[in-house]
Amino acid sequence: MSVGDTEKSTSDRGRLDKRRAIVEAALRVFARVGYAQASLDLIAAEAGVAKPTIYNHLGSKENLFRHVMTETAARANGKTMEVLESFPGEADGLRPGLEDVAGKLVACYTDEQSQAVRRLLYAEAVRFPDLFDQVRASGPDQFIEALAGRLARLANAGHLRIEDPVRAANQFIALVYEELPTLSTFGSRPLDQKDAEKVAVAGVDTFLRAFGSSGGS
Amino acid sequence: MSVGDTEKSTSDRGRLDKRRAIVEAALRVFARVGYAQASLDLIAAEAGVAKPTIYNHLGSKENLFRHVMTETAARANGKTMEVLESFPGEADGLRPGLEDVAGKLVACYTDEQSQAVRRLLYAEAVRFPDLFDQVRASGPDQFIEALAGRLARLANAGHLRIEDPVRAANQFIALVYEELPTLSTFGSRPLDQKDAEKVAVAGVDTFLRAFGSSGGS
DNA sequence: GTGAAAATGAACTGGTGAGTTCAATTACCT
DNA sequence: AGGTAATTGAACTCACCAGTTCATTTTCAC
Repeated sequence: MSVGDTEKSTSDRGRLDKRRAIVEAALRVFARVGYAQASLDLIAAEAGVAKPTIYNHLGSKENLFRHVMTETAARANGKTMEVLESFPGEADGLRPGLEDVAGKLVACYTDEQSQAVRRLLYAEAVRFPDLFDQVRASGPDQFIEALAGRLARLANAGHLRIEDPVRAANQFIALVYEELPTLSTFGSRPLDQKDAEKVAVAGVDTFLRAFGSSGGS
Repeated sequence: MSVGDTEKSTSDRGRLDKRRAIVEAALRVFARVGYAQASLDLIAAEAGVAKPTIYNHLGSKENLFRHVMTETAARANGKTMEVLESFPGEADGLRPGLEDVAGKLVACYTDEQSQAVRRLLYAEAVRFPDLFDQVRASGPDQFIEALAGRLARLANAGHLRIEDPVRAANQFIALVYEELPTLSTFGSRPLDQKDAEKVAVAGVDTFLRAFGSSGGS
């Protein structure tokens, strides 16, 4: 867990950005073959680096995996949170605003790295339960809270009829993501963006049928 | 259950339903430690069986895994399909009828073996993509079709307003399952049945707000 | 340049696990 | 009782891989 030891104090000497190359290659290899099947020799080769260098930088396979997961998840979560900045604040085009947000969320969800992290976390939830909790707490949990806040504001202004904003937020993403995991075989397969868009729009439609205050469009 | 009495003594040697004991033990071990970490020695010990016996019956670790997955999934899928037999046919208590179905579906979904299979399929989707497809085609895909048929009948009788029954079926289960995977950490953690019930009822409520033709209740 | 930290590659250790072999044992059938 | 097939335990082969060691080379700071 000695995470802070990779600062500019010492590791900026010698060859640079080896560390980044290692982490990026590790994500690719882990995503491709899974944790158990990913040998450090393979990761080293893919990163263009010698095996001992990996240990110099990251100590062990487990530590490498933890770093790869947390760093990639943090990046993906950041992008997802950014989507909320374009969330419709007033009733000015509520439906197109929600469709826009839904489309962007689908794009984040189906991002290659995002799917890889999700699949790996799921796959290794038994071996790294703490990692699972950590990533979820810093990602989805916070996102749902933020989305619930936005929905509550709209409801308060009379643009939506919502009693439980957190539940509504969960149902919103449930409707928008709907069968995404199924369509993409849980991320192990490319996904047709057209299909994903349709699912998102249909999800927004159903959401507004249930929670919209006026005619909708 | 039937495996707890298999001691290592010389009592129950010879030909019994070793095969069943092996498959059951293998499911438990796979679910507990994952595919890669499950050694055949461990499975043999847990099944109260010698290692060569496993090879006599099932040939290889991969083949054993495939059998365990398909057989367990078939059983779980069967139970899920049975739920549809109690699907409300007329408008007689549409809401309580749907809530009843939703509750039963949640029970199937959160069944221990069902979750174990789902988690393992997800975890090993990269290594066994064909297995993933096979199980999904014989399970969820058929179920969605059947559910869509029931919904279409209700819509045809004027009890629901549904344009796309398959989409409505997908959204129904999306709403009903909602955050089940999150709540149970994708099945690697026990789940409070009370919470699951609430989610299911809320899902039905939202579904009827969106698709109900009359006041609802 | 020079020197020290970092990187390299190649060989090595230790452990684990899949799959096999085989002689001895056990259960079931007639 | 006798024969046959399944079962058993134990030892074995073979391969893979995490992690280490070390002598050598590269990179960069000064």
